Amino acid sequence: MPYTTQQKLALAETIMKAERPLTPDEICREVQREIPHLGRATVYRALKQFVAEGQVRPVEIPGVPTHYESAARQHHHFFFCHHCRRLYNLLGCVRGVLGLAPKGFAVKRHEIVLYGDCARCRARA
Amino acid sequence: MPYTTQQKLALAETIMKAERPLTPDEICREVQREIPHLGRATVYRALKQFVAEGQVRPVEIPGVPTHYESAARQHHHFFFCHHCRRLYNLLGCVRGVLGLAPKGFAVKRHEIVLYGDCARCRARA
DNA sequence: CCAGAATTGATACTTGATTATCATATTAAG
DNA sequence: CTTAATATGATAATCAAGTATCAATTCTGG
Repeated sequence: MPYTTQQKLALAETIMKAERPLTPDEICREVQREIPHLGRATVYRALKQFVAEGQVRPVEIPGVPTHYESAARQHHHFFFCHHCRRLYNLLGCVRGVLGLAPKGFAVKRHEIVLYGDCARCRARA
Repeated sequence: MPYTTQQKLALAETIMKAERPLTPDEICREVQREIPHLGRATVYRALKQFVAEGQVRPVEIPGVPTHYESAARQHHHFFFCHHCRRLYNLLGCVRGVLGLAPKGFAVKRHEIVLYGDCARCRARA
């Protein structure tokens, strides 16, 4: 059975406290402020464990590495900024999404991703 | 300036006639029924040209290679079947998608993808 | 038809994300 | 504490998608 280590505790805390989904590298850099010698492999191993346990959820967006967020968050979608390449959480969903499926198709999951420029990047430009 | 070749003509025709977005390999295998010695590199080069010209549009879905479809199709979204791993076109969109963006965010594009089992795979199971 | 410009196809290479390896270090149970 | 089980970290290996290379072939304008 898995051991509880300082690395995993710090990694889990960083993910749970984040206000947006993070990439493995973002998580690694953040935790390295506390554990400077933290290695990439440890991050990937911990992420795999967390996802298997159901406490963390992968967020896959084309063209960027998989991001990870707390699985405790309620259903929501994402905004990807082309400038800063950051992934923002959106609140809520929209009605009628499942109605797009043709008859006989069983929908298990859906994703909505908006692309554009975030407020911060717009202000800078 | 680009030459018009048998390969490009056949590739464009296959993409334009397809009822769903295709991967480079799917396109290659299809056109090889007409041009058996067609190489993968040629497919990728033609796709790049078609996209640059605006006649073909890439469709990016996490976890599967980029698919391509005619840019002439009107705005629509997709259904990805976990069993046959095929990408289906859906008709239309839903109201209120852009309203998910926070104030100050400029939305340029959006994607909706449904995941599940298609009618054909459900019937087989 | 001809010559130069562009394309093709086979294959090697690149790229970026993720995984395996393995010696060393940490953890937990008794 | 002790020790067996597990984790870590540095780095090499993998893997798949896409790109570069280059000799041979195909286009196109005149």
